[in-house]
Amino acid sequence: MLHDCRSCSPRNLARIFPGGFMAGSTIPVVTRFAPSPTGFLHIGGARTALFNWLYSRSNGGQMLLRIEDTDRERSTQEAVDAILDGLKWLGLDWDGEPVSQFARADRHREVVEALLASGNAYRCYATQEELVAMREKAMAEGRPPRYDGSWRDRDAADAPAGVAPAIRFRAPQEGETVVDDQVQGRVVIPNKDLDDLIILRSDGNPTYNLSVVVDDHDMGVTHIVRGVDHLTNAARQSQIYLALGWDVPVMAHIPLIHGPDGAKLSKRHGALGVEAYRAMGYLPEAMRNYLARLGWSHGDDEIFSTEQMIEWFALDGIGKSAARFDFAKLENLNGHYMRATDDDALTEALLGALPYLPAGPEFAARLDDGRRAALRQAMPGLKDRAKTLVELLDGAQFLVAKRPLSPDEKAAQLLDNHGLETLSGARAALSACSQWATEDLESAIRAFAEEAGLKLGKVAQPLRAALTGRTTSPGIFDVLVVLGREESLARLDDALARM
RNA sequence: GCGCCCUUCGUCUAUCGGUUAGGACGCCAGAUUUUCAAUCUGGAAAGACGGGUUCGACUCCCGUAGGGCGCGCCA
Repeated sequence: MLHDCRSCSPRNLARIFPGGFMAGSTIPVVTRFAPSPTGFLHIGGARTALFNWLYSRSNGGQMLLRIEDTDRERSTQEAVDAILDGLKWLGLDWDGEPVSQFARADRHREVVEALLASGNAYRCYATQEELVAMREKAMAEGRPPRYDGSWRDRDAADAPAGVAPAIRFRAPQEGETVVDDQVQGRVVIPNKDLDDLIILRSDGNPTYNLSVVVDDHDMGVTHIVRGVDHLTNAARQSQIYLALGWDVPVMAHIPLIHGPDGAKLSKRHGALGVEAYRAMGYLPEAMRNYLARLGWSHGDDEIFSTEQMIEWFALDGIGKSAARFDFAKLENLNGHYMRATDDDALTEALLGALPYLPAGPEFAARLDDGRRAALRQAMPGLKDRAKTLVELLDGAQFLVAKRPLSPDEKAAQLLDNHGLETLSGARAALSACSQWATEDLESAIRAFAEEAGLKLGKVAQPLRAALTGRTTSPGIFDVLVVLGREESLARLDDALARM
């Protein structure tokens, strides 16, 4: 099933089998991710990339990257950068250099010439107006809107002078085309519903369906994993492979991802670029886990490492129905990953994400070595209370707050006369502490509370309000320790000064 | 309109003819408690509908309904 030209260079073999050709290893798998650079890397594309990546990695193969930039009108360098950046953020690496499809146009034209020569393609002089009329007529007659084949067998002498023709593929009109899909199963499409598609535009530029076939073949792609929206293309491409005498790669058309409301993804809901997820404070490992679980399953497993993902991934674990994107579940997963990340690493992750988080740059501007250390020290108490890096950052705001703090509304309510009275006593108890350590502070406050006949919560809340300006925070003794004696007492004094 | 595909708790899913239909998120209740979380325990919650096939269907077949995708000189 492998074509001779793929993966056979010593370099490729070395890449696939770094340790030499292993006993028991079989087919060198080559997958590819082939986005068109007309926008950011959206969530569906990200999952397609993930599946391709997982499949290649789990089979000791490689994943290539091809930028389908043949639409010169809509392709942009910004989009290419955004896609590459998105993949890198997600931790999905590719083998070799990204291939520009447009750069291979000469090769595509060469194949078109061959198709022309073998009679598998022909010149079509139909005008835009005629094509529109054809579609409308077909629709009106209850037929699929397609090209009517009027130039299919027409004499070359009929060609209008001075008109550049488009080249069409001469598709079979009888019978049916079968796509033997790893996910969709055996899909049979009547050939009468597939028309003669244009493979070379009248301006001499190749079109998608032709380019894809040529590139996948030339690049030695063995497995094509992409969205089901390409299923009909798969049939057309199969016909081209056959006409060229090439082997058809294994195909797997994965279901689409829908928005939370079940509707198609649009800019309004869900169709965000992966950079938006980064800005929302999600961890790449959580994204990978969530995306993998969306449409693919391995029994009842929900949380698994990337290594496990690679080990377990298989095409037969992919379902056929579309899935809705569920932010609540993503958040939960992300929270799990944050809690599971050790404090040093999570601190680094937060620091590294600051440029992308909404309040990140201001926070970064207020950091110094001392506060960085405080952030790290507060991390255990912070991470249990956050599901995203955005929430983590929010929880850490008190560390860099400027004095005097401006408490939020609820915190201000805690600092009423009663609260301040309690605070005053607590301040005295704290300042009397010889050691500014958790145990000492806790026993001092507990003793004070008992003395004053108050429950601990009654003391902790005003303290929290004065110390953090919020009603929620990590454990109050941790807050005191992280802030330090001087800063803590100063913040308490700021609050008391308002009496 | 034509073609192809899909349909299990609200959501993501397990099941690959025989299960009290399982798990996860979310939700509800309880425990814990220094706020909020985290954590633990318990609970409610599903096979779209109608026909077949079979000793037996969520599982296989047909139909209906609903949904998705495709039908460009876009990719």
